[in-house]
Amino acid sequence: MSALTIGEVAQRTGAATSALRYWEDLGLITAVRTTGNQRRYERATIRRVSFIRAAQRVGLSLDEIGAALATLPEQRTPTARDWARLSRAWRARLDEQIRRIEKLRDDLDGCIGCGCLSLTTCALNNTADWQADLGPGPHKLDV
Amino acid sequence: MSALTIGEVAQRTGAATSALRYWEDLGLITAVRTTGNQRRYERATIRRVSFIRAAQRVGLSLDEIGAALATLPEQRTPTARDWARLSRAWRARLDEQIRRIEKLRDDLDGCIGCGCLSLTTCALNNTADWQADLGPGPHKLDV
DNA sequence: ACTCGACTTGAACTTCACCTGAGGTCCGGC
DNA sequence: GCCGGACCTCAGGTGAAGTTCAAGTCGAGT
Repeated sequence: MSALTIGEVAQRTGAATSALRYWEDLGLITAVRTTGNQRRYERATIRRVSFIRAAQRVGLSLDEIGAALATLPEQRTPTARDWARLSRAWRARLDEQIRRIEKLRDDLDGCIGCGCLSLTTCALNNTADWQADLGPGPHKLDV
Repeated sequence: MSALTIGEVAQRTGAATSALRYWEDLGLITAVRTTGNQRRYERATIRRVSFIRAAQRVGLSLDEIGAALATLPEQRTPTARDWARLSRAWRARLDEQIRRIEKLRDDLDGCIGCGCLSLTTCALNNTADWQADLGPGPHKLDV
């Protein structure tokens, strides 16, 4: 009753089973195996998976999420206090994100709105070096 | 004096030349060719490129940006008023984005903070159907 | 004992937004 | 006339975050 199958975890969290296996490969979650090699998850995994999904929606990469999860205690099931600590660290990130979008919005009102987008003094234009040297691959648009 | 090379556009906008060629492939920008087959851009292209880059920072995909640009008049150089119209539509998007992050932040304070993440009544958990059927490939985290 | 859905693995494929490199051409200046 | 830097095309690579498929195995219920 306490050991959940991958299908159950998927259903309760909304994550695809393929995603759960992928996250296990990355070390974000763990599972024990039955004699027949099937995964069985602890109940606490549901909370962990929910955290991962919520974090993704905030724009964090799995790498960053993994780093955050690594700060949880390994030997015992994380308590509400443990999660609260992560949540506090996170709040700052969300606030920062909001701040950046607000700035962009305000720049826009006074800048694109007036059609000045091509002037060298334009606040939007003067971010020319933005994302200048990130190498190949898609770049995280972490707004 | 009025026809810009790709290098000039790159320098003035901060976009890489490879990106400019790519955007041309996608139909986001256009160029005329010299007898020697080199691209020459109108001055107005700089504004267009600036718009693309600013839009990316807001989290829009090139697809969406293309759709927005398609509403600009083709026969004449877009006026400040044309750009202002795009900007207005955009502002709503930014406001919505801010609203969503704020909601997540507030849910977090009362939800992960209290450790309730596993309850079925949890606001974060009840988004289980989020991103449920988007097919393969990475999914845009448009926060 | 049998069935059938849920599970297993690994490899290959997908999307997005480009970047890199090879091999060649153009063109402004001396 | 020649040099070098800027340009051209096209093929293939890159990274994240998975999905899809094939071929097989498990395990709960009848």
